Amino acid sequence: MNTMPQYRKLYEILRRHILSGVYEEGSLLPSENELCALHGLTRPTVRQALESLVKDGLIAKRQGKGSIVRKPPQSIGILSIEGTASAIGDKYLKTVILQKPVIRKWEENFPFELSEIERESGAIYLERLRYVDGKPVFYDINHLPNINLPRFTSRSLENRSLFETLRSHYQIRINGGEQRIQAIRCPEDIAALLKIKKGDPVLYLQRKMATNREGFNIYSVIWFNSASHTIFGRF
Amino acid sequence: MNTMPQYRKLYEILRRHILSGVYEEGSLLPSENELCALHGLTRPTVRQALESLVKDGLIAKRQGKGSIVRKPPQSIGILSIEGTASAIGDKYLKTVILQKPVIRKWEENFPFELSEIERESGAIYLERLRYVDGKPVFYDINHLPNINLPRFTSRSLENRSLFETLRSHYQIRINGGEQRIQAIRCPEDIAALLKIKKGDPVLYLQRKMATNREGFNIYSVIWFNSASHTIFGRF
DNA sequence: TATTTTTACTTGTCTATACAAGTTATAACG
DNA sequence: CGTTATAACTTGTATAGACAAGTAAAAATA
Repeated sequence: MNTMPQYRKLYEILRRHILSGVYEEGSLLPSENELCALHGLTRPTVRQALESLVKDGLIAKRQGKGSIVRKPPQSIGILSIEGTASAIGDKYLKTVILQKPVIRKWEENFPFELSEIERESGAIYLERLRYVDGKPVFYDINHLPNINLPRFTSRSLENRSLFETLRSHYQIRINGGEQRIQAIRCPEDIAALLKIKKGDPVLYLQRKMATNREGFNIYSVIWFNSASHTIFGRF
Repeated sequence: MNTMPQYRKLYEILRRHILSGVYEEGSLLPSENELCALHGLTRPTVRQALESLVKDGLIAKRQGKGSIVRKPPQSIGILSIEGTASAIGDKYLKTVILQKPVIRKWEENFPFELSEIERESGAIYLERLRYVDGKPVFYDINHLPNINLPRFTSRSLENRSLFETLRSHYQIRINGGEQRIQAIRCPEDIAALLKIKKGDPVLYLQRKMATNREGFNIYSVIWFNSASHTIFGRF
């Protein structure tokens, strides 16, 4: 079956605890030695788990002090979003599927290089419009290779995010990727979706996300209205 | 003095070797055990060095195979840039200092939160215009706290990048940060610098970079013409 | 010859331990 | 009381070794 390494199990536990508010923002996580005792692990293993949390921006470590819990960034899938209005609180997030997942061939001039197995298997294609605070914020087109994803095209992605579905049903998780970012004038059809004017500046992202499955990459193209919301990132 | 940890020394060595072309793109780095023997270290230490290289995108690791050397992304400071024209080769990079480093007070409504010590020390301020392939690509405004940087305001930053100067003269290196990204219409004064039309879409970045010096953060605001070049990033 | 098995290598995960270095509260001291 | 040492924590760095799991070439087999 799916035997997760120990450090990842601990990571998942701590991540869930932080996100669900077990630890308050600014408070300290149990020390590494305490976590060792609690979970029956040694310090290098615990540190490996904490490292992933640092990478996620969920904790910040300070030598001599401890691991400080940070406010998790508001995120949709792999995008972190910040409202320009300072009133944050609980955001109202919504996803509308404009094109349900369908299987089709990869386009001829697909903007990323594809491996042979990806090209042979065909692509699962879907389009979504994402709302924050009731307003449309970005529109995305997604391609993923049609490799070993039983019943995927019939799954509902309205409530759960694409990545959450891949994570929970197929044990696929993103472990990195690359992206190109540009500012462009919004084309007419997309402007209509985002309820902005044709020609208004929008963020245009092309991203390739690598997963824990070798050769299984997810490709997304995103048009993002950054007038009302901002893309926020850590590096 | 400056006693660098072993894993960082090895990282610096390998980084220099990769960037200077000792290892060809696609070739394999010496195996972890070989690196252990070569440098008199143990595997966890070597792995710690390799981890940083993975984070930089300079190598990709494959279990059972080895560490594959990747083409380093073209970067200016901490920005990776990709030409829209496929002709890459050796780029002609140039920096023009529009405002030499000067010491001044932090602005009242500075867009980031400042620590007390940062606010008290005042800011070093500089403006630059950066050229790629002979064309102006982005304009940036930088603020860094005036803490223990002897003779900084009289240094030339034309040839060496700001980060390279901080790295080599003051042992300050960036180890992370956060940024906000927006697409905006270019204001008139900046459009003139970038040789584009007022109102053309540009990328607008606000970033805060943390360093190895506790409480020493660098703040940049960037206007980037993404029509001719693209911001490229790994995550 | 073509296929399968073995072998030797690679990175991935994990244990156990030690000391260095930074932080903070307590205890000792003037 | 205020200041300085001390002690008890914390994370950072490093050693030494073990086994698991993936890759690829060599060896054995059909």
